[in-house]
Amino acid sequence: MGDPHALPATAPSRVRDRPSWLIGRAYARSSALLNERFEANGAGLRGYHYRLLAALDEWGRASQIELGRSTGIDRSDVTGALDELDAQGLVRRAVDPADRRRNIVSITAAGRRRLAMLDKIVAGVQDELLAALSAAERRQFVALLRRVGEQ
Amino acid sequence: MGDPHALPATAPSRVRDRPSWLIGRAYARSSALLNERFEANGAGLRGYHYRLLAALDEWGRASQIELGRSTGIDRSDVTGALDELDAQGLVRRAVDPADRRRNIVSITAAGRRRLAMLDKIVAGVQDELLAALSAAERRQFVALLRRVGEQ
DNA sequence: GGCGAGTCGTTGGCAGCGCCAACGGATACA
DNA sequence: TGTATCCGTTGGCGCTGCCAACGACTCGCC
Repeated sequence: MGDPHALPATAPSRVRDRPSWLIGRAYARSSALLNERFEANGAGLRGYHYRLLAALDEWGRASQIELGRSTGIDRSDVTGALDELDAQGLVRRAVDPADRRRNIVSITAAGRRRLAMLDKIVAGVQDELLAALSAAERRQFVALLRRVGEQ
Repeated sequence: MGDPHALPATAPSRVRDRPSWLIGRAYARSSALLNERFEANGAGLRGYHYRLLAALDEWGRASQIELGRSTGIDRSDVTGALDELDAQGLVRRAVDPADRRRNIVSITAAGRRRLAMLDKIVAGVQDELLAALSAAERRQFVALLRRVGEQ
């Protein structure tokens, strides 16, 4: 139905000045930036791949359902994303011998290297996103954002 | 592939603290709130209907392509949205006698009444969205958001 | 020991959104 | 007069978030 927050943005003034609209605009810029950079340098991976690799790196091997819970990704979608990571040798899946319903997923060395690459991409996007703000303003912005976003 | 910013949010810490993630969370909350309220009290209308009515109210009668440009909605999607507004008698479409390629769209009295309803809904959402912030903080937040969102 | 209930991974499908291609009708320009 | 352009409309594509259902498997309870 048309991007509600397309860039450049046009909207009636009663819409353009509302916080919800501004949040949508910031989000549009953020996703566009993220998608661009991942597409250019992410070697075929996307945001959810990054989240899965990050979860595995942070919490170690896990079942798919644990991965889904810890990343907010639906378990059916975890399956597909892991297929792609597996195909690139970035994770390994093995049946849990203690509970053969489960797959134990672990990150490989190549997966860690790739994760480091993606980390750089994501960090670069943050810089670009907040380029207009001073360091103090960035801290302020993040603090306010956190309070708006929670609950 | 799973809502990247679902509520309640879970994510690896290296993801959870990034501005782009926090913006996504704020956006998720904002859209969820907006969708809820529109669904509950919007009489079958959605955000893009609101934008179209607001554009017509602010700038007067316009062709569909002008509406599309001024609201950022694709012209093919404008067609569908106007169909729904037309079916409820909130707008009128008439062929422009001076250029019979164009439809001149105008808002009706019922459309203005409905727009006022939707305005209340949207205003309520802003209050709820920023409930955690003081008036001064809200101004600060909006100012920062504007700078992050533009360009 | 066996049966029912629940869990896990997987497959398939649905709805909404943003976007684009193409067409017929109409207009503008050479 | 013919060619290019514009407008509204239809149809479709890809991505994302989500849910239902199934087979394989485990657990709790009798």
